[in-house]
Amino acid sequence: MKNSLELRGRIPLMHEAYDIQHVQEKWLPIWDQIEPFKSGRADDPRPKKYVLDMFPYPSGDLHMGHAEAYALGDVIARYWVQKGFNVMHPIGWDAFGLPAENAAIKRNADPRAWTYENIAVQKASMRRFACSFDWNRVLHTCDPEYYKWNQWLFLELYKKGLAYRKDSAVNWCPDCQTVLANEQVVAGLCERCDNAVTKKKLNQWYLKITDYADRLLDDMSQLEGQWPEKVLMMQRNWIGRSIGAEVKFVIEGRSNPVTIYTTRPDTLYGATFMVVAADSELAAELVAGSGVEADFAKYLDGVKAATDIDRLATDRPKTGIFLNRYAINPVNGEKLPIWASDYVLADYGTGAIMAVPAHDQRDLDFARAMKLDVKVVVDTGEEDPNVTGIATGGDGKMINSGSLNGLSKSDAIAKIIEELAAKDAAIAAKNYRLRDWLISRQRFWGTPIPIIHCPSCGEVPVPEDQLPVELPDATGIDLKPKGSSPLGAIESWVNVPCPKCGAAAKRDADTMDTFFDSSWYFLRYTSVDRHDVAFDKKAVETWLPVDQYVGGVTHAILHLLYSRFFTKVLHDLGHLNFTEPFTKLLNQGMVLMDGSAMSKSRGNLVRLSDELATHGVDAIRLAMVFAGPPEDDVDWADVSPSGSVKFLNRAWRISGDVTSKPGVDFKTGDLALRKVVHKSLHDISFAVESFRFNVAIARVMELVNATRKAIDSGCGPSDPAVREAAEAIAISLSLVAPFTAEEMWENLGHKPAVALAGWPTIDPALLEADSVTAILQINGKILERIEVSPNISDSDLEKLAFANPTISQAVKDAEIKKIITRAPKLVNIVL
RNA sequence: GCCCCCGUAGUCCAAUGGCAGAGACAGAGGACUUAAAAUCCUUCCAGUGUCGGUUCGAGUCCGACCGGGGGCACCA
Repeated sequence: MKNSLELRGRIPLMHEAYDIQHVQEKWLPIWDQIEPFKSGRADDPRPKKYVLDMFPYPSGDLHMGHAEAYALGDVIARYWVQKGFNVMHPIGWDAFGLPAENAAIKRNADPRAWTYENIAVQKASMRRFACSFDWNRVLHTCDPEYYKWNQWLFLELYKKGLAYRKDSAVNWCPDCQTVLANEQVVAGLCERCDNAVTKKKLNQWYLKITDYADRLLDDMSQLEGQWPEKVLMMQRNWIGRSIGAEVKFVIEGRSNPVTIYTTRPDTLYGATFMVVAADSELAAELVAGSGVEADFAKYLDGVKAATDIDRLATDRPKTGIFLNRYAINPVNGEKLPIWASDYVLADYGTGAIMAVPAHDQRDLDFARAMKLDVKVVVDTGEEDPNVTGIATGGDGKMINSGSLNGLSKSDAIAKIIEELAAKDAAIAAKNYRLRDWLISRQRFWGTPIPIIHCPSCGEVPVPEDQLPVELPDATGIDLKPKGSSPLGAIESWVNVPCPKCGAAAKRDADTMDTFFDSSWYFLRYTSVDRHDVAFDKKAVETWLPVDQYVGGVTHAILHLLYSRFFTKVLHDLGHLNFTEPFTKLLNQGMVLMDGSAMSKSRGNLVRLSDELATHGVDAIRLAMVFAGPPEDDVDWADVSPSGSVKFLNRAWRISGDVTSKPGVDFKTGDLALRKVVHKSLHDISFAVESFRFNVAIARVMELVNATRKAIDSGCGPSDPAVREAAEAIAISLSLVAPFTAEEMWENLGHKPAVALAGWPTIDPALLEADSVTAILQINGKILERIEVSPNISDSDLEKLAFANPTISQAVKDAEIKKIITRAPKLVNIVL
């Protein structure tokens, strides 16, 4: 045979594979010249797509997690480029933060050097990793050029009353020697260093994210189906809206009533005592003159000494102290003893509750510990909580509740609020678990807060024309954490005249939480060349919202919630014409080794640079993307990079086998192979667009297998369909294995870049199968399979079924109850 | 304690309610080779965690349970 003779001549009997390292070195400079991923040319007629990867923190070189994240983001960005979109796919660095500062302390140097060195290392690695970033849109949050706009934004928030200072017991990490936002405390531990977080009373800056709680919740309807359900759930839980009522209780011997918050006003008749948070101002006020001040002070000391870890213990016994005061239940005038306890939180609701032990487990635990009354007011059909010690929290019929008797929970809630509202004793109310965002940090390496404290004028914003307030050089300055910002010790920096009155004043020495930086960086990419504005309104309106955001689920409630908040604020300030920043979100999983997160101390660290040196960039990218669904964790122990190398070589060899010339008319090619090509392209598109990249690659593998077969034992290497297949393989592979794809593209006689080749047009006529297998069932059991036309009608298929000997034999004279026909797939005859 | 997600070959994973297997890893065998590697071909392996329900038909939908993972956690 001519084909096999040709083959023997062409393929050396020895192993044939391309030199991975050589190919990588070969194409990088060529791509640098072509810049296939430069976006936003003014004359670009293509429709836009904004594909965004979460920007990295520059701590050392890229690791396996980066490799996965950027491989996935790249598939999406490169796909849309192939589909003819003007894709913006930028990258930058989230460059402020503690690791740089800690490294600087260790080296007794300025954090800048360490930061920019690492950025350079990562940038070089990203280039070698063939990330399709637009290198003309880079930003670093630690550049004064960037953080100037943090300060501008802060002042915008300040002007709107959305940035404010208050005294509060804040989360304090004794190890990092700085305060933490609520979101940065994970199970009572600091998210950075895993040390137990304590409380400290400080005056700090907050952003009023709670003003946006309802919109942050309600606008999630726009994200439904576009964001992972898991992230939406986490944000919902985090915001934690609850609906209930505020009820006023008159206090004996106090002129003003105390307001409590409850979600169960229906159980008001069951209230048997009141509890106030031991660490609240209300408790301190109520205890004054009660005669139990000393006991209370002792109890409070114990409460303050407890860490969050102690508080989190689930089996912690209830403690508290009777304040020797009484409240009057507004529904029946009963006298309720007032207790102070640490099971009531000072900063949720009003810091005071009515206790209904029969229907709330915590209240019941407390009542049993303190021998207080338990009064059942809802008949749920369950056993008496007095006996069981289990509170009955469910719905039922109201009893012992005056005018509410016989009502259901929801009816009783509505009725009692109405009754009490008429007496000005209650009002429907909402509460949130979400707290305002504490942004002050007592550290050096961050954005200085642009406020000057003047002894006579108070807080004075730094005038806009004096922005940025730049960080001084840290060389020779003690950056060691000591509970107050190192900036405060730099006399030449901190002492300034008041912008208002000119008197001696001091700069605010704290810096901003670095999450401030990342809450709007996606806007800045559109305008990195603009020095007069944070972002160009028109450019932002062109590119935003981000069409596709890719990043780790670790940011589900921190970065993603803050970014949504900033977007809404900027919208309200008239800077944006949209309210949600990220239309679609993909959360990739983590890269594990032997079932657990990689770490040096655990001894299971896989170094990305080693893997790249052994298997090459393409194989690692392919292995990451093929390992499974992107949102699942990848266990590197289950992954076979050498299998990827094998496949890429197999694909690459096909490009060398093709003997037809570029531009040959595919229509004259082998029909069977052409159908496989078009079906594959169609399936690959569909899989990529639905984030099933592993499936997309499986389809490419099938196409490679089919083409191999066609070359070796089918239509042969000169058939135009083989070229069509090889080109489809190269273009498909360009999403995940750019070096191999470019090499194939060149082998096929084309000029670079394959990234810009364009997704082949799919011929719908070629998507139709010649025949499909229909299954013939009796009572749901498969008896026969027949080949039929894909366009067969239900009735024709039924006729064929009854004509089938096996079926007619099975049916015989039996009574047919039902025939279910789904042409062209099956006929099911129910006897 | 409350909420959410997931259980398919030895492994990683596919399968608009319609033939459980697309793809791969590992294993076995064969061709080629003096041999090995590489390459090519062939092949073994589960009835979908358990029990029940809905349906002509369930891996897929519903309920309970078991197992694994995650989120929140004294939020009134």
